[in-house]
Amino acid sequence: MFREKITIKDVARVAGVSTQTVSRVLNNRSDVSADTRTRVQEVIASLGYSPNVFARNLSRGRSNTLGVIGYGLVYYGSYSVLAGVESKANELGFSLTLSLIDSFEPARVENILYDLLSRRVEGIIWAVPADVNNFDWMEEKLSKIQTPLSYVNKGPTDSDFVSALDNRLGGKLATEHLIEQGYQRVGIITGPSSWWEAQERLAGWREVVLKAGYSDVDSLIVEGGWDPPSGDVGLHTLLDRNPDIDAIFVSNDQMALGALQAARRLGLRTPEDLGIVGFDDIPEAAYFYPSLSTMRQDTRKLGAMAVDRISALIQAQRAGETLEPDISWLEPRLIVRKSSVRK
Amino acid sequence: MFREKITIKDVARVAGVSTQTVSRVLNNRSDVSADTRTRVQEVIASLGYSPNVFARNLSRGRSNTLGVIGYGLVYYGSYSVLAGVESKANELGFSLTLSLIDSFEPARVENILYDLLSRRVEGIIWAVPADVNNFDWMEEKLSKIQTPLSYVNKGPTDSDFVSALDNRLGGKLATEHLIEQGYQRVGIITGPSSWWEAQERLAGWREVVLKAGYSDVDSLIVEGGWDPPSGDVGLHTLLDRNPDIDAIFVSNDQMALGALQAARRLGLRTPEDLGIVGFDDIPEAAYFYPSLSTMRQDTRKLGAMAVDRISALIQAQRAGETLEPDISWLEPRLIVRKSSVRK
DNA sequence: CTGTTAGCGCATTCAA
DNA sequence: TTGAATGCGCTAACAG
Repeated sequence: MFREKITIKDVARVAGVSTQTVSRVLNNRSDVSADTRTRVQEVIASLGYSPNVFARNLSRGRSNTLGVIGYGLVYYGSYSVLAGVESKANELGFSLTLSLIDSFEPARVENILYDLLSRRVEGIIWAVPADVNNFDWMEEKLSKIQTPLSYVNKGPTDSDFVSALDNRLGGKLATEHLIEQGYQRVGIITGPSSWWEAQERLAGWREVVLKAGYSDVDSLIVEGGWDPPSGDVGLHTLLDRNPDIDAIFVSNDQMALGALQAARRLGLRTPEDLGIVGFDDIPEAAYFYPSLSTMRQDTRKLGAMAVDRISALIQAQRAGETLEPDISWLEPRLIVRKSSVRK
Repeated sequence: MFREKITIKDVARVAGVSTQTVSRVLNNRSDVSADTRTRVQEVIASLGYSPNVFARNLSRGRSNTLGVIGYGLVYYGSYSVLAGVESKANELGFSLTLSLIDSFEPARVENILYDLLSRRVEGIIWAVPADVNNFDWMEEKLSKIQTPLSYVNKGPTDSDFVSALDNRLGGKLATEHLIEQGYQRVGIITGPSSWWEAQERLAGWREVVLKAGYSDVDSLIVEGGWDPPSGDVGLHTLLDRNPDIDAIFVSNDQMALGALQAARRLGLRTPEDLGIVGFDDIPEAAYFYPSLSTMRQDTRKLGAMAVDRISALIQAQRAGETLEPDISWLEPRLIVRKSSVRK
């Protein structure tokens, strides 16, 4: 089907035309007679010729490629964004170069950036969760890059292009829902405090419970590590400190799952004794026991937004224009299931 | 930090050497004096030069890139393999071009292949689950490609290079475990019958129950679609047909989760009335209620194996040698939790 | 140890 | 509508 080592010259020779004519056919340009076009296309097919992207990019000075830097494939929020990115990039005709980082190691990141720039990617999508621990370092490095950059899920600044879920709104909606259901004292198991997303969800919760007149709010907060065990431990800690807690907003579904188990072991019925709302709406959430109320985030759409953004940036750059930095928000949606609804 | 449009010529001019010398420094070749090397490196740093990969690849005739074709980011087995691929590729110095397919659409796949070949990837990792519905078509297309190809999770053939989990062994181990626990009649909720992995897990189960002397084995089989709802429905169907079933082997954890819920609703206690073993060991499995016994597959390792394989193939091809097609098996491991252990 | 020459495969001038 | 010349940025082969 496709052979290699066959170049535009071979096609030209066999078709009895010049290489430029073949090039024109390849690029669907109009100034070729229908006749010639057909003949060239036949030769291309029969020879199994496929154009060499390197030569083309070198000559054109463009790569038509996007670099994506993701955060492992462990967290639902992270990897499902990648699906959206891949799909949208494909739709817009961009190829993708994928790099994954597991921990935030400066040397590794620097290598990745170097590699991406060497590959002349036309844009970079930074889909690594914002973490204050690496924020400064990152800001500094990334700000020096000429290549358009599109961030996923970090806070707004006045110099960056960001697509983000409105995590604060999510925290608010989840907490409000619990309060509306009649729960009196709503605690929170938050994610690592250095994560922007965790901070925002926490801020949303805080806003609502303060408005509800809670006092001693800080004692209602426990920090987890996103995984089920930390949700388990988290609930224990929370109840030790505040036996009167009757509901919790948990910053992601995996921790909520751990909390669900902890509650069961403690003899607390969900939702009667303890209401729970998670965050993410992972595919399993509807089948937890009891089924988990949670904040759904359309991560695929978020990924698509980031690609749209970078695409616009690239267009602008090609046209010599400049775009105003800004942030596009995506709204999460409350999915009510059994874990938060008292009869 | 990194600027563009700066070429090897600029570096050469500023450093007062020829481009060739710069090239030597870039490629860490030994035949450069320490003095010159240092000077050139300094210039490179100060200019923020980064080599143009296209020019390099075009000149070298090599891309140092691997193409990976994955199957969406929905199934744990699929996407976690990608993590292993990424990590190992990085370790070996390969870049990655990622393509994801959601459904098996020939035109889409053909486009991807065309693109990968245009990018002159040196090897392709086919991490799409083998499905008899697309098998012939795929075989035909892929067999015509000159580029080395490494398959993940498909059956052995005498012409392909494959890395696969021993799914049949997994089915056997899971089923044997249930029988050892004293369950008398072990049914199965299998994955879509067109999937190789589902077939193999089923075959492992079948082997064991036949050996155990079961009759009317086919009535103990129900087919699901990998997702929780189908596990739910599956258990109902199974019990309708065979009220005496007291255990099930479920072909993945998500369906097992659905079955767990169905059992609960039917008033069946797990593990007392119904033993359950899943497959995959997704991160949530230990926190299901009850915690789920399952077959753990080291998907990261599987991905790494595929990269090692393709790397070997590429080396061989460069050296003009030929490798014998074969299959590397990875063994799954039984993780015993509560869902399958009667007191 | 270093420089010169040539060419990788294609697209972009410009002519015809 | 087509073709000839030129260069993209780099490295391989050869000199020196």
